[in-house]
Amino acid sequence: MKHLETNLESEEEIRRNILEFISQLEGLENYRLPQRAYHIIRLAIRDLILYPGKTILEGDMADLLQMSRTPVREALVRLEAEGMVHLTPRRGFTVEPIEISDLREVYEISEIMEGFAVAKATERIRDNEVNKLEDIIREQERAINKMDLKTWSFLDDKFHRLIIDFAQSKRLDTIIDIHSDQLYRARLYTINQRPMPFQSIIEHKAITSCMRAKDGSAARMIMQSHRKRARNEILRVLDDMNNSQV
Amino acid sequence: MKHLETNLESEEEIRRNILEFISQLEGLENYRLPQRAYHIIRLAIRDLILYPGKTILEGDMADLLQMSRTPVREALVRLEAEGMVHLTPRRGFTVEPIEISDLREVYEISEIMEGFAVAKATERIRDNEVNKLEDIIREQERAINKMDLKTWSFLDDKFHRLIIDFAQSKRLDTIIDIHSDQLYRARLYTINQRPMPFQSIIEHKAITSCMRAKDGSAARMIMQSHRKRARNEILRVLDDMNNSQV
DNA sequence: GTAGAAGGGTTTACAAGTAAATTCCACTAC
DNA sequence: GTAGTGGAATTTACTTGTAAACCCTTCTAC
Repeated sequence: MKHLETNLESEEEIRRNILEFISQLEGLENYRLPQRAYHIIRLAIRDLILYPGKTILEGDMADLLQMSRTPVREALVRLEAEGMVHLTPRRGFTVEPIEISDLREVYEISEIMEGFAVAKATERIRDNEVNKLEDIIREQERAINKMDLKTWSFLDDKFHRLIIDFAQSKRLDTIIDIHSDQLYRARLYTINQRPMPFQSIIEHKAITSCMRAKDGSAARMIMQSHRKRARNEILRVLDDMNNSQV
Repeated sequence: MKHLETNLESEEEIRRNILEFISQLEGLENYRLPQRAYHIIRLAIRDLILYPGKTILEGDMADLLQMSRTPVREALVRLEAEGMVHLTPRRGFTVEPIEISDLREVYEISEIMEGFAVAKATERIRDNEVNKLEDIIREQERAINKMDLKTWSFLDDKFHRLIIDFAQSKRLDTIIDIHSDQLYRARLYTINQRPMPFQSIIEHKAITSCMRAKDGSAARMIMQSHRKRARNEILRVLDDMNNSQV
């Protein structure tokens, strides 16, 4: 009974969170309905509002987003192709769980692709673009000083994505986009169990100074070890969380 | 007038080709309708039956596949997420054109990811699995002797995919899957303008012998130069085709 | 107390219908 | 001959409806 009640309450909380989300998002009116649904659901999954394992009912989501079931389904199909949700035939969509084995693969791929991307970006980056990266690092430092890890995580994502942006490769962009979402989610999930990310900031600084010095292969090496370190840290924490849960 | 007629004829030809396709495919009955549509359309694009730039009308495709528009649209949305087709709002879906700049990106990514995959596969591959790869190479030799380039191309794809399979990484698999389709299409598109692929066979043999010798980093290097050579060859041919077209 | 069957309720899978946008063609004006 | 306008036809974007599958509960038999 009690259990049922808490479920209902958290259901209501999800509703409220998503509605708040929608009101914060701008420029959504210009989008077609399936696009709108896609962005909202994706962000909700990223931010753990739609938590791992949660089943998403087409009808409920349609009511929430004030549209019919078809555009919602279209959005979910796209999200399935991207690996954010999983469709079991005749049983509907569930948010992809955070699995250690999968995350290991995601990190491996990010490591290689972002290493490549940073080398590519270094070739064509201009000084004022490096400045933008350094701006983000400064913001990250401010966030850490305020102990605001959620903002730090958001900025970490922004930093990495901006580098990919500078590499100017559409294909690279979409691949890393998809994988970044998984990393973001895992970071958020383990956020309170991990040490303060001082080391991460140091590595970001090292990467940008290599980029400014036009040393692509050094930037690549640092990026790869940066990802490798983060991977070990997060996977270890996840392992601990799993073990203590049982 | 003449022009219109040929268009109608080729329209009819596409219909026939796709229908023939469906009759060849097995196990399709077990699939749900959107899955069925997805696989058929994807294969038709791969085989250039639905040629680059062709617009796909939901209604026509639905008639052809004997289903309603809804599952067809769902399949097309998935294909759009994978970059096989492109959706222009209110104007419908078109088959993604073969663009040199895009192909360059695809090759770059394949080079890196397959290099990584072959190293990973080498770690865990067993002797009887290497045998399977060598079987494919022998088949390729037979195909070349018969001047059967279409079969060669099909086997080339099979060889590369099998290596990815042995790497046992789901994420790697889906990424390469998507990019392989583009490579396959480009290979088919330029098939008659390219020299006989003797060099390719030699490289395949070198890769497998490295794998058997458990030398992952050598396998990786050869794989990367293998892809690099193929890229240069195909991009040059495509350039020539574009120039002579004008 | 447990296994199994029945049945009601929920949810997906697919179909079909409608409105709005866009294309295409013909006609007119200059 | 070309540019511009009007309108019919096509096609998408979205809504809604329905049947079949699945889940969950309850009841019954042992």
